[in-house]
Amino acid sequence: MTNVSSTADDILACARTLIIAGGYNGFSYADIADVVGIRKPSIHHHFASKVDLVRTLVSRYREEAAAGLSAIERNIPDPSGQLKNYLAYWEACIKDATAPFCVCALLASELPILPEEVALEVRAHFRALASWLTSVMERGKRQGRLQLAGTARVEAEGFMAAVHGAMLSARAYGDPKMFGVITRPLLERLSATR
Amino acid sequence: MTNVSSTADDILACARTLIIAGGYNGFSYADIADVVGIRKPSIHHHFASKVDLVRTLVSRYREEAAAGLSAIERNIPDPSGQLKNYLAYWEACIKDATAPFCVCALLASELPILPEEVALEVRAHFRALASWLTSVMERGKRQGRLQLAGTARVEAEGFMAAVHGAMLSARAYGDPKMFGVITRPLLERLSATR
DNA sequence: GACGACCTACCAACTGGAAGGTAGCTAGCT
DNA sequence: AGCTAGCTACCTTCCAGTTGGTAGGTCGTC
Repeated sequence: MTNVSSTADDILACARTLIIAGGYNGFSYADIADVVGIRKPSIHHHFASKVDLVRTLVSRYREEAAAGLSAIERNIPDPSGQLKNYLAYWEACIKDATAPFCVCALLASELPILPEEVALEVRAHFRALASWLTSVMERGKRQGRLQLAGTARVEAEGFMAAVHGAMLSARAYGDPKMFGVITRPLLERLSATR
Repeated sequence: MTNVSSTADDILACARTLIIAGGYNGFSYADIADVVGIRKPSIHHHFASKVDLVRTLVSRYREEAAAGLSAIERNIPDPSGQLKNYLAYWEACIKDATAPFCVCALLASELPILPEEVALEVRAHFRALASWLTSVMERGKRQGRLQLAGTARVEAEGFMAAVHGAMLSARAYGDPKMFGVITRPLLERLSATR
């Protein structure tokens, strides 16, 4: 499988980094062109419009996320361990600063001004992530390995919100450790053996 | 106390609404001019630059927040009630859609591309809010009216992150109720009488 | 007559994007 | 083997509209 055209991927990767830094309006074609080493209008050869670029970017991000979650699902049997692994993934991302924020979380914050096509993808990510977390919570409850205070759904939404908030705080404080400080208690509470 | 010049305030209020919708790069002078009913360059009469406008906007927002928190401090003795009131405030804001997001939370998400002067104000807000929440947690613990799992500081940071995440989820789902769904369990856990 | 509040008329730089051209590769036909 | 057609990947040139911002003028009020 030879990587025939890496340019389109380069553009997507670059755009992702820029979006993570400043959202949809935080970057321009010129920014991408500079980094990728291509002329600005050439980007249109790979992506018809900015909306198109960001939509496929988010769509691909969602695919990767889904793949990551099913990898967790495959490799880790324990629901508590799955949550732990999910948090560890983000903790690593934030620590090495490669992608210190969830693309969809950032875009969600500016949802009101997002092109509808992009907004749809972003909302879909939230539903998918919450759905996976809910299933993990449910399984954990059934197996008696997770201690839920409320319903699996509410617990999952709370977990997701806390993770997003933790990303934000880590960024605001400029301190990657803050993510762990905030998220570790989540696990402790859920996997408490009483 | 006659409101001598309301235009500057109108500009600030309008800019605040626009920032809440889409962040620093989500609005332009033209947008403000349209809403306020003024010509675009006239904004410069009130605010030397966009950075200046947003900086004073955030600064004023922080003042209002501080005033709000000390009002809570004044009127509500119970730490648990104080947290409840804080959440109720945001729940109302999100429900009536006047200001369904914290200005500083939104700006924090795009911190890397924010002008330094604005970034400083945003970081200061996070420190101030976390500091207040920490003091509430501490008092609640001392009085035996709040049940903390960890230190007051960690509990406060977790609370703040959850609130920000809840705002994000409410926005992503397009469902104001989600804020309450996520934040109510926070209070229940903290004020549990065991 | 000074000043605040606002205006019109500009500006350079940048925005995403359209148009059309070119170099190189490949497939199919003769 | 040679020719042609069509493809991808990029280029240059150009565009209308928008960005934040400047310069200088007008008008009403104290």
